[in-house]
Amino acid sequence: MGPSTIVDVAKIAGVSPSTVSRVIAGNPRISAGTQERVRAAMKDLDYHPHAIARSLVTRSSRTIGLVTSRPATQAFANPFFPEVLRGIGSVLEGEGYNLLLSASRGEENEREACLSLLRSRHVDGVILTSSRLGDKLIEALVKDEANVVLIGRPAGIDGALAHPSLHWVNNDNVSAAAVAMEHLLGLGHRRIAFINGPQDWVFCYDRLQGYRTALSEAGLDFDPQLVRQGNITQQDGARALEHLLALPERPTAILAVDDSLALGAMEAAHKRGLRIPSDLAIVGFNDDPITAWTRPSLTTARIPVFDLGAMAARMLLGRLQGRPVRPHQVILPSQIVVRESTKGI
Amino acid sequence: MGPSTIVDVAKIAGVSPSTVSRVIAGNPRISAGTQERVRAAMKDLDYHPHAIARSLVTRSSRTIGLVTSRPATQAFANPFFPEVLRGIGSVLEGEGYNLLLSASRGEENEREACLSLLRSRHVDGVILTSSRLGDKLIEALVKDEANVVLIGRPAGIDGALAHPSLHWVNNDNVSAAAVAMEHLLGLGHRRIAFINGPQDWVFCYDRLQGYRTALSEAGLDFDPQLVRQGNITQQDGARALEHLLALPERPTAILAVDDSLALGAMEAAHKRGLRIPSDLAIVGFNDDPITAWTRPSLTTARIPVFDLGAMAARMLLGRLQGRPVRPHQVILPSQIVVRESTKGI
DNA sequence: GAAATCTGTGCATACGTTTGCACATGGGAA
DNA sequence: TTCCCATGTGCAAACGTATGCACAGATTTC
Repeated sequence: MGPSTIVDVAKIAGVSPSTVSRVIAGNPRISAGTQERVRAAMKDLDYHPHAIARSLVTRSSRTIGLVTSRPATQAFANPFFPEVLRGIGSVLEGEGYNLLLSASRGEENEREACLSLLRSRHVDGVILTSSRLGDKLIEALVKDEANVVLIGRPAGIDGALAHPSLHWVNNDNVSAAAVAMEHLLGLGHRRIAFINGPQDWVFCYDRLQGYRTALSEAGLDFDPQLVRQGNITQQDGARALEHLLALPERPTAILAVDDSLALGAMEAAHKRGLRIPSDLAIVGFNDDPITAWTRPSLTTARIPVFDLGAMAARMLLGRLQGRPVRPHQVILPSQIVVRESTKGI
Repeated sequence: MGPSTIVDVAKIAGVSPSTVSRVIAGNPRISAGTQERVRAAMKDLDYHPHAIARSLVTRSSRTIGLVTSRPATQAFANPFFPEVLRGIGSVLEGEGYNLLLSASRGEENEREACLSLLRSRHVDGVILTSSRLGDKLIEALVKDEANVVLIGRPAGIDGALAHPSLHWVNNDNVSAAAVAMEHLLGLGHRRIAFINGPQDWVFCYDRLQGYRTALSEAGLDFDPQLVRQGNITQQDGARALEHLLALPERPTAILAVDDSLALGAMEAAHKRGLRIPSDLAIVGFNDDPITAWTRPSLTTARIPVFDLGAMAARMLLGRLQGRPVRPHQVILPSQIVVRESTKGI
């Protein structure tokens, strides 16, 4: 006959269901004696409140969703996502909120899944990780006035900052890339290639901007041949490097938009017999734990991934609990970590 | 006035709520004309079924929980958990199930959170990652006849296999450790140390058994001095190595229960000026992506982590959907990956 | 031509809570 | 005494959906 309900408890304790509910809620108007009897009955029956039923009436599931840009199966192969998840978790602990991962495949599905998660009231709010230029999903979310915090920033199809009402937390991608470039320029490099991810990812777009900014500030021309693009995998990093080495005028340094691209490039360079950093300097992005262990170790822009997650969670929770969230747009600073792949041993 | 409900749709379409419900469910008894009108009304109102309300009556949330042994904030620092999550996700995609991560802190809380997740009917079932000797949580779950699949195996306080009714999927820890030992023994090592994790983790217990088995089969004595124990962190791996090097008779090889311990040990050995593998051979466990990148690269026992997750998810889903799950206890094989930390370059 | 079956829909009820309102009791102030 | 307020509890109505049962009309079966 299934688990016991609040009615069963009420019967045993000789009170009404409402009273039991109030005991659970800690309502101070319940007398000490009644409280005791109710608690005893709950223990007797091994009663546990039915979260779903409760959600139905309170209109809150105390659950937030995490939506990854790529299907979770792919996403979690990159250490970025576990790390952002850790950040979120650190805030959710103790707040009594749980985290829901929507499992769906394909890009379009992912979009649909996110909206459905919200509209079906399965979750109270959503943390979105990264976005595309002119992202339709974000447009829909803003229109719905959904409880969303974006990790990244919303951008129009032209790259311009968009949707001023949206809550988001980002790192300083443009200047991080510029700082990485200044590091390479300071080492005397003049021919620096850029290995990019999918061009419509906003963070890729921004890092490319930083690359170009630094070039022009150094009085160097932008050479489209020096920019290669692929998916964010080691394979594509290696592939990009092959192309770059085939150029009549080889680059002497590489800035990659993600560590996995940089690692792939580094391995390919090794295979070609190039010495790093003397023949080729390499810089990555994200400070993947691997980068500290490679030989040579990899110089990389350290993004505060954990903090991005934590901040996003704090902002979302604040919003859900009706607290004013100010500012509702935050930029966290990155920091370049110089290692052997640019400065030698 | 909030989002629209099934009643609103019914009104617009000129039918009863039940009919709308049946259209959504794809009930074949609804005439084509009615279906069309209902669908139009749903589109008009931008109607989305309320998942919570639905769950209340169907008694299923179509959500499964993932419970990590340590608080998620810690757990996800080890690549094992993202990988098991990927495996789970790969099965859940397309099945329409979502994954809930309970965020709670502390060990005792974790236990409570898991039970509460199930008893509050927040989730339909749970995947549990790793267990302890004589685990109380597992005892409680078995007693509740909860829908649970354990990644690992249930063990009594004495290490014996327990709870024959429990569903679980494990890898062959004992023999994996034995194989790793045979590899080292085959290379001529006779004094082999074992860096262990917390002794009451079942997988640590099992790997230690494999170590001892291999020793005795090789006719070697077990020397308790050669076994060090700590938490599963690089720090504790380094610490363990320091102790081992301080022994009057140093080990010539190390088997560590997890790659992070092995990495810590390797780094500490480097600092001491030891050459690997000539002065000291090292073997780890799990095939963490880092291990392929270190210099020297790390020999390690590759556990099919992704498959463990996928299999656990398949078993749990099968059980939830009333399909017979046979066998309900599975062991997946590991495989040693030989790299430079044992065989040189 | 009557009976049986099929097709399409509505009525009620149930799922397990929370919560606004009402009400009974008791004590203190006027 | 009368009125008012504080205290403690119950009633009943939501929350939004699914589904067994009933039933009307159309179609088939013998």
